[in-house]
Amino acid sequence: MDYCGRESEHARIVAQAKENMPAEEEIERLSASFKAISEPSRLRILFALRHGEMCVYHIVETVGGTQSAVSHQLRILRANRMIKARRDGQNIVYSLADEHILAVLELACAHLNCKF
Amino acid sequence: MDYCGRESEHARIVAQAKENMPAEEEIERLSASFKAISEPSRLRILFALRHGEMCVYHIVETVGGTQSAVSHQLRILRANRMIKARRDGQNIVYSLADEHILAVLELACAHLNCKF
DNA sequence: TTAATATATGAATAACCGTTCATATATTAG
DNA sequence: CTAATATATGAACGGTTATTCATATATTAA
Repeated sequence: MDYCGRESEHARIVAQAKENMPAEEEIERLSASFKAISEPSRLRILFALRHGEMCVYHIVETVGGTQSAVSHQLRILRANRMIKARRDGQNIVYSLADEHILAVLELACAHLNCKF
Repeated sequence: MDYCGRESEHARIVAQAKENMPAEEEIERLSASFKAISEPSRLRILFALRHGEMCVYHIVETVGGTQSAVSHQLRILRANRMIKARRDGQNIVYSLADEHILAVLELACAHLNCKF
């Protein structure tokens, strides 16, 4: 069928697109990663951690909300390797996992014409 | 209070973090943007459009699912300026909105050690 | 104009997800 | 050991969201 009158041109694009479509597993991992950084509360945590590592109570103080809610959010961020944790005595100290995190936030801000 | 025994050091970080926390409105816009690209079906559409503009039926053919579902997804991607649309006769032809989109996908793949 | 094609959209349902509350675990102090 | 502090976690509730189904709109052909 010729859906749009330019089948010959588009057929090639469809074929290329199908051939280069990431595997289901990679799509799922990408999806999970973007989901992890797509909630306002989790974004605030990431922005907070730009300035250095912090223990949970300081994160709570910075971003607001209850300790429990923040802890749940930290869990999701950590499960998706957006942040890393290390124990320091009684505290767990969190920090950004790698340089990609800030880079993605900056690109997104560029897309939105945000200054931050 | 001294929650973690390094109040002097952390107080500065908390203050900086609060001071540089993006405004609520910017957090919301970032959140919406990441949400838009965080669903598997929408990610597939973005990956599909890497290879050139496509009309709806070709997108459906490439990514699967029903025409209605794809159309709803296109709407969300467009509302968040991930893709743009133009009419070409009977068809609406979609393409990626700007260069940031692919750049973000590539960064995310780097984060996940994905090849795509 | 009428019929056909391409795309969009409103409503409804089901699955998903963030928060809260209560409680559990882990570390340190006494 | 016990008490206190810091953090994590399970269950439940409420809100959000992706999909489906039916239908609407817009363009072209006849």
